[in-house]
Amino acid sequence: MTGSAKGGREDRVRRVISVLEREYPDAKIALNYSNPLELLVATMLSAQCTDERVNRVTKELFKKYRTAEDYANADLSELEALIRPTGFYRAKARNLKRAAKVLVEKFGSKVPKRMEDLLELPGVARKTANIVLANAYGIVEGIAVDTHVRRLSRRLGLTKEEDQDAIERDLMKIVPREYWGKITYLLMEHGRRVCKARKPDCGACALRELCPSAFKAK
DNA sequence: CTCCCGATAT
DNA sequence: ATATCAGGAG
Repeated sequence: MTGSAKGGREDRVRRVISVLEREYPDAKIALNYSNPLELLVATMLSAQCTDERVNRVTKELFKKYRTAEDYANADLSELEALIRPTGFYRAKARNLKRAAKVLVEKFGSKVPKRMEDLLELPGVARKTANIVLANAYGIVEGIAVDTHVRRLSRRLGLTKEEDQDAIERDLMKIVPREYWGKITYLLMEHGRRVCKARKPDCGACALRELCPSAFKAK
């Protein structure tokens, strides 16, 4: 039955977590923020963009935009100019402004603490919502699946799914709940440093004994 | 599926 | 030249 296959993956994921915790004891969110709104904005900006570039942009952005009202009333071209280096700047600026409008009109200008409420914000899907809930409020409802989590989960044989939401469901079945928040950062760190998209460094990988893709991926 | 978008690695 | 980067919407 599927029980034994799942058991195998559950066991593998525990070993993966154990090794990665040793490799990256400080793995955690790298976006700079000082309140839930700033985290929401930073995470929305982080699509297809490194954390470093987001932090460069938000340093100035957060001086000028401090409340949901500030974003809701923003001049679009000015907002676009501020966030331009993060890419997709028109869509992101439009989403920020529209999302802020929803925050103001529907959620009392606060970042909601419920998944279903966060998902109503334009530009916010489960990945962003999971990041915000876990890191701003300590509410862990799921596992944030970004491009690194997706790639490593597949290479490590933790899932065969392609779709992010399906991968999240698979991971939620095999990852101990107390690691739902942290595993994203463990996999992200390893994905950035070693298990890179283009040229994974299998020779230097602490997981290669556990990894069905080791040395076969190039 | 395509589009959004600039920067960087290969 | 092309793939990829803390994705999401249409």
